[in-house]
Amino acid sequence: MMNPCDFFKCLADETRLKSLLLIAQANEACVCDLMAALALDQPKISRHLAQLRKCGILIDERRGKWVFYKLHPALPKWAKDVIIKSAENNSSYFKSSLQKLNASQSSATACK
Amino acid sequence: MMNPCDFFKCLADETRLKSLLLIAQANEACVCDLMAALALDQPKISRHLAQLRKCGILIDERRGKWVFYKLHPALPKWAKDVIIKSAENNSSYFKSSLQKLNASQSSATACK
DNA sequence: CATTTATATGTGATTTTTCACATATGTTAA
DNA sequence: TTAACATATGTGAAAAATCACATATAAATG
Repeated sequence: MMNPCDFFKCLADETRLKSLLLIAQANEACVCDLMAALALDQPKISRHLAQLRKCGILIDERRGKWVFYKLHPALPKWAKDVIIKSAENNSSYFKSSLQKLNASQSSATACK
Repeated sequence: MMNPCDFFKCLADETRLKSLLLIAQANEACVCDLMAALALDQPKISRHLAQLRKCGILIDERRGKWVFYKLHPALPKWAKDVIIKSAENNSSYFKSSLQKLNASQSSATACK
């Protein structure tokens, strides 16, 4: 596991943090869901997810055309707790994005 | 309180993070103690502490020539927990600095 | 097998953050 | 009140992070 400073650097960007908080609450999300939820272009989402993957915070899993991201199972408990507690205590920070994510994931055209 | 992204930006720098972890474990520290513990020059320490103060993470208290910093009493519990848990679970990251801080604070020439 | 859809990454430009040095402010003691 | 000590901050330079756009890769579909 990386040192705590590198861990916090990963959380210190709006796109990465919101992606993480969304994934923490939704269990998993694919790139297109996050694009819809955050209203950002595809390369931007992919690049930030790649950074979180390379740091060991997320793992990716391809299912057909889509790539799903979830919290890395080997993430230390304290680090996972930071993400979970941050999500639980800052719902207003990403509430509207979470609504869009839920809409996207439950729509008839959802990735699956 | 700031949004969680700004909070994590405050933790995403080695000088600021180590200062915070040291203060969390020692309850409080003055600038000269942190200079000794981290082996950094005075303006660098002061500037990072100022940033943490302006964000509401630390409060300062002047006592004579010295200025002591401690965690801000109004810091939200989740944010305080992040700092405390990070300290508890990453002792090796700042162990040697903590030893120097303890030595500095308990020395005959300690600030008081 | 050509096309469409989904995702990843190379690269140079831009923005943000950090640094280093000088200097200012505040406190104590001679 | 002058000197010494402790801390804070102004400012331009350097470094790091992020962005935007183009392009590459991978899977499904007709």
